[in-house]
Amino acid sequence: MIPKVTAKDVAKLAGVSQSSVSRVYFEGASVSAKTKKKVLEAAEELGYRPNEFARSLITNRTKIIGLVMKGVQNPFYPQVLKQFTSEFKKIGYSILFVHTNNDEIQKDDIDILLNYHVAAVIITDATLSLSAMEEFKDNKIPVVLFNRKVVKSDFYSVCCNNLKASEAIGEFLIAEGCTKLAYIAGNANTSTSIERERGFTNIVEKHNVHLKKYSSDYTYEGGYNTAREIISKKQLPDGFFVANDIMALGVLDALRENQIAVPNDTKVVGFDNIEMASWPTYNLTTWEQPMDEMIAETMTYLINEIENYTGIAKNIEIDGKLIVRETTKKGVD
Amino acid sequence: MIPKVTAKDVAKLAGVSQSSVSRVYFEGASVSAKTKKKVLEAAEELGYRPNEFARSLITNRTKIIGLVMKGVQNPFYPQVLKQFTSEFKKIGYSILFVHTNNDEIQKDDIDILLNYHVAAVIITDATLSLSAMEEFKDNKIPVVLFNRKVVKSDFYSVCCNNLKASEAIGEFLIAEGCTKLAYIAGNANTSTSIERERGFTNIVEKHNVHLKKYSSDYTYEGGYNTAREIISKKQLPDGFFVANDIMALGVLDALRENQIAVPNDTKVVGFDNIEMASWPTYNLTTWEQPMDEMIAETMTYLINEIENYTGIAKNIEIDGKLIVRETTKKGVD
DNA sequence: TAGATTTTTGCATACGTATGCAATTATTTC
DNA sequence: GAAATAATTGCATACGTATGCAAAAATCTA
Repeated sequence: MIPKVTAKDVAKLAGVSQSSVSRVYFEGASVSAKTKKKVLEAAEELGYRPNEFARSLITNRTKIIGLVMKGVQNPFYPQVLKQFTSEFKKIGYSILFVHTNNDEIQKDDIDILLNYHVAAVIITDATLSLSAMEEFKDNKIPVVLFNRKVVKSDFYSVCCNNLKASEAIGEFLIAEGCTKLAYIAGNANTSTSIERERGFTNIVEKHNVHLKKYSSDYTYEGGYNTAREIISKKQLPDGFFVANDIMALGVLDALRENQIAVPNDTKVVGFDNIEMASWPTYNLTTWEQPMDEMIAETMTYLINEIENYTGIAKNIEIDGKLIVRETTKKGVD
Repeated sequence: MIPKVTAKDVAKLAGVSQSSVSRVYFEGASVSAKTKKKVLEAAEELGYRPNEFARSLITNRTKIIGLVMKGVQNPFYPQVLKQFTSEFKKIGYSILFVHTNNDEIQKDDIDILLNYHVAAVIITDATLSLSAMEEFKDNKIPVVLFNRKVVKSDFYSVCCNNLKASEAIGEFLIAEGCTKLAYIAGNANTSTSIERERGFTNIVEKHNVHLKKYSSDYTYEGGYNTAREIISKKQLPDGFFVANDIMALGVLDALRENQIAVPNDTKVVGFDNIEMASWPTYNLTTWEQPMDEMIAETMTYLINEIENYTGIAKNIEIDGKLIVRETTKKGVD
């Protein structure tokens, strides 16, 4: 039974006061090199480590970031999780992982985040009710919607510029010679799907190109089934824009199953540039989300807000770029 | 500026003592129905929520589980993360997510877990030095290695029975008529790869079937490149056992690229039964890890240890089952 | 109904740290 | 080297909760 070692114990051994011990571990406090050395030696000997809870209790701050995620099946998001975790670790923050099943994050999850007084919240793949947002505001906890945005102007969001991106994709497919296009949507109520649809539609209509839209759900099965349905109804277009990569892979598999050659018979463009998009079997043309910038932008905002809460709301949109692969090569019969 | 509301405030409004408020929120404490009602109403009105930090400080317990993960690229692990998060949420625990880059979890990550006094630790795809394990023991923090095990008998681990599984896979491939087999290993120092290799080798040698082993690294690229190398060296076997699914997908893609027909020219068996294994493009025969049981086993152990620490060490191994798909159908030329 | 017993309550204190303030020590200035 | 200034230290207290103990209230017993 190891007795728990506190700052007081260290202080006694080092022959200083508990305050001095505290100051050694508190960034920016003033301690002489001499005491610091004594304290660190004593701490080492006793195996002392500051108690985060006592710390948070008194500073009323934590070094915990709440990260809310829904779709761990879509490889894009584990990647986001990993990067945030690594980046925040560098500046001493840890990640409280919250998994939600709903598009809109629910009360029980919000309670967790509030009970732990997280320093900030990142919501990657879901949204938030206005009243929930108020709760965070009341507690001066900054929140970022990552890869989602909300029409209400009370939220800070960081996205790829979905509108511009999907317009570019539209231009690209038309330039490639497509004359009959299809858009396969993600979950209907997500900002990403809505904006990708809008941008794409804008351009396609501008060029008077035929477009048919299909609803789906951002999953592999969704893409696969939608494509099968399109094929069985003999509505095959000569170009697909699929709202995310994982669905696009499903589409490609359905096409392959039906001996429909890509890119010759039809072309496919996805969105996200997940790792699998570059696998030789798929070689999917897609839009690369500027993940690093998006993460950097999110962190900059959050760190500032943690230091100095303003509650400012804004939609940040960062351009990505088209990654052209084999699913859209110029068609030669 | 919303003033922070504490148990004292609630007490005043409800006309009771702070102790009574505390008792309302503390499971198993004795409070009359009357006071409970008064307190809950007052709390509702003020928007009170207990401060987890003050709580942990005094109880010296937390409701936080540390979950350490390395390979978020392998879809098996996000699934694990999701399930643990959901299950633990049901019993009031939250997940502190720790990402490690090393096979062996490093000091800085251990510090995080210890500083937060996590109630328990789950390490999913890495291991731990003996001295690090001692630290957790000293602090009476139970640790489970999930899907990894260690020869030293100081660790509690929960795995699928890799030995039995890989023996069964060996028997299966031989029964399918394979006479020249290949094993593609995962990271060399992982228990999973070692045991899968051993079990498979045991059976193959018993049947005097030819076997060649290749080293790789549990990634898609690893599987892909290894298979390409095998092909270019003209060492193509008539059956592969690949140590995990994500590598097996790489193998399948390399085979397809070289117009090698599966299962006719060669067969492929993976391990994990990740979602993608069932995708029509791959249709991979694989071993299903009994994830639900593994998670249940882990949780039962941890909850008991949290209640009543023993530090008992044991290797739990649970059988899975072979999922036969198209990559191993009986060969007919 | 009075006494015995159980349940509920409030008081006071403890958990381990950070921090304002005053006292002490070290450093600078002339 | 003395005075002025700056840096460091210790003291005491506060953070918001849980809990042992004793007092009070409620319930039971006969």
